[in-house]
Amino acid sequence: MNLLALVDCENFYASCERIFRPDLKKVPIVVLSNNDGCVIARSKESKDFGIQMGAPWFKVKEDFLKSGGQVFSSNFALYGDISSRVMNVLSQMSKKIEIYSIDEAFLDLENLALESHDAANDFGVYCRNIVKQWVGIPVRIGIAPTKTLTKVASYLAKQQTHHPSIFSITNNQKDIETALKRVPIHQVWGVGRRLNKKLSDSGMKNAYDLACSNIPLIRKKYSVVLERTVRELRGERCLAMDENPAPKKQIVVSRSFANKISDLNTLSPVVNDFGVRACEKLRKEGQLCSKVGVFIRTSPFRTQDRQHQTIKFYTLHQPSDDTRDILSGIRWILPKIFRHGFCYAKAGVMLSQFTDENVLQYELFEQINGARRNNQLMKTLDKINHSSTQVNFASQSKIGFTAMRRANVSPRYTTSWFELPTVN
DNA sequence: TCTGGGGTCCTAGGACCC
DNA sequence: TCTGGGGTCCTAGGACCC
Repeated sequence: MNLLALVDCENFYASCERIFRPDLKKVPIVVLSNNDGCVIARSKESKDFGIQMGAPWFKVKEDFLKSGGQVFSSNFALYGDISSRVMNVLSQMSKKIEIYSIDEAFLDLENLALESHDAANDFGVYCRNIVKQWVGIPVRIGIAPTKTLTKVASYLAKQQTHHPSIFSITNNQKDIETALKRVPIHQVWGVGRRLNKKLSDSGMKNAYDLACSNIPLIRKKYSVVLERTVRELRGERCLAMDENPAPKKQIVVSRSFANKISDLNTLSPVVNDFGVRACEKLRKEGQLCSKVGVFIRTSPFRTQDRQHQTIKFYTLHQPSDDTRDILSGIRWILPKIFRHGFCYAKAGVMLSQFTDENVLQYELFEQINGARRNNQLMKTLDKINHSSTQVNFASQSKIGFTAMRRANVSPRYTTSWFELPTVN
């Protein structure tokens, strides 16, 4: 029987914080977004306390802290490192693994030839124990014939009181049917808020109802995406394992501001800073971009204020990964979209239309070594700035990121020599 | 006072080509 | 009265994911 496993780290960011703070084992934990804006991760205790995903921190702060909860600002240096440790361990469990997100991976269990629920569950227990012992992160495991069904299994694993964290669905119609009937339609992978409303309105209540629907009708009324979901729910594989993630098609660097910005002279160094960061990412990817976009927006939550939101693109004469080219694009766009009299709350730079750096098409009248010379300059710049920024562009803000509120950030225990944990 | 950031895929419609 | 058919590429917007 050919089965897949979805391995999902439980309450990932909160669990990362707990590794180095065993004293917080039973304490409610929340982790906040950039700028300490809203809650992006919760431990089980915080969920039980009633903290919602995405809740604005300032609204829940008082009650949560009074009840003895512990808050952390996000520490992506830590989470990224712990994630790669988990993925390393998982890579030893299966030859084929797809890292789906920072806290999730799909494993192909084909070569394990699991023939029964017991065998599948035994594998799950083994995998969970190893990750817990070697890295310190608890994982939940859903085993099933298709990706969408592993998500179903993972959901059911969460619901269980006995044998928590592991659930398997074998490739047997009766087995699949029983599982699907227990899953509300909005819990199906690929059904978001909008689709939930439409499908519920047409009378579907659970995953089984969706799986039984008429495929040509689904395709006509919705899209091929939902058709795939239906087929996957029936046990037909439509989403393949993707072991080598395709190169990125878009790079975005954006931030909400700690303080609103209403003049161009304050805004442009910040946006330039986003541009510089975006280019660093682009060069790391080994790609060139042809299109630069800038967007700015006011806060949709301040309904009493006048709103403005816009995006504009600039096409480069020739694909580039040179920060100066991108900055000149930004310099062209920003004054065109900026409007006086608005309080901007967020901005971002978007790079797209990529080509591989090794297949650069030169312009007929361009100096042949122009691009290469730039490239060398950028490489040198990246080398100097490797660990922390030391050389800036004049137009780039130096406070763009440091102005971010991060009142409760934990040490970078595993990625900085100066922040290693000490043992007394 | 205070509400995240970074992605993907699909579809419809317009521009343009022969 | 009466104006083709088939295709590609690009863009904007919608929907979803973590």
